Amino acid sequence: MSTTSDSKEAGRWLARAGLRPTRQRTALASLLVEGGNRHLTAEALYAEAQKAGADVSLATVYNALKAFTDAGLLREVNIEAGRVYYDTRVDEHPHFYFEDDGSIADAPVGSVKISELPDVPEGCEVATVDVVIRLRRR
Amino acid sequence: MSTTSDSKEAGRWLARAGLRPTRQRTALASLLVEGGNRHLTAEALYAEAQKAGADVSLATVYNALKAFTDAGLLREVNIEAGRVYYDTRVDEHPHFYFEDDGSIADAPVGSVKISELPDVPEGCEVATVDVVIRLRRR
DNA sequence: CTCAATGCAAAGTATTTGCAACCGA
DNA sequence: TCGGTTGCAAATACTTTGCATTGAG
Repeated sequence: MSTTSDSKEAGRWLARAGLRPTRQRTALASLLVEGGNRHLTAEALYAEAQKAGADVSLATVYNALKAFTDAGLLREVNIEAGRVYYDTRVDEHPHFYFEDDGSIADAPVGSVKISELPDVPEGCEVATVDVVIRLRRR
Repeated sequence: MSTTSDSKEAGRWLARAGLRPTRQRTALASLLVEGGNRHLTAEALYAEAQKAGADVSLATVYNALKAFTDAGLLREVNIEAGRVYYDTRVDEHPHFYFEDDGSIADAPVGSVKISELPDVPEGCEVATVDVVIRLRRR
């Protein structure tokens, strides 16, 4: 359910990034900030919004997720072809990917230590280092 | 150019995986084994095949790449949403991803050392650990 | 008021699939 | 011959875009 405090928190979340708190964005932001760390697709968030009674179009979900990401509120996770996950955690951290059902989870922070980074090509700098631990059922 | 030795090598490459060496597969395999380590998309391989005069349909390129991957001759690399790269190197190694042009390169082997792997969830085992170093122009 | 944000539908991109024709063993 | 492969086109899945309308500041 969407409580007043959720809306307020969502409002702050949007304000922090200088995004205009429209009704749709606030509704989506509420869904994202409640429920802790999440990894969801545009389709999944759209479905949640519908279930929550928010009147938001799929295109707006895509647009909003992109705006949130550009503003640094979310992080894109590219693991599977043809499906973008958005992570409510924006710090650099490894992910588990379950090959069986295609779901994603955070791996424990600091559980992967990268001890040596390679020399990067001339004129480049490291933006991020993405680590995906692909798991299969034993 | 496609030489006789390329075709022979391609034939062995296919035979190693028990794949029937059809004209199309041999042509594609030749393009893949010559030229060393490569990272290409289905579209890119299709374009190369056309340029080389091989009569192969796009669907067949997709089918062949999938068959090669299932047979362990190639490795899928998922970095960008909506675009699958196939790597002719099948061992586990990190990749550079150039955000500017969307291209991929191998990072030096052993350049990334993972010193601690997290405890994986109950009943699961690690299939692979994918490391992508995203680079941007400085 | 004004311009950013939205909704809808249409377009775009990447990939898969159904099925008849084909060809390698 | 026989069943795995192929080609084509249509289908699918996901995401983006164009444009008129709406609404937040």
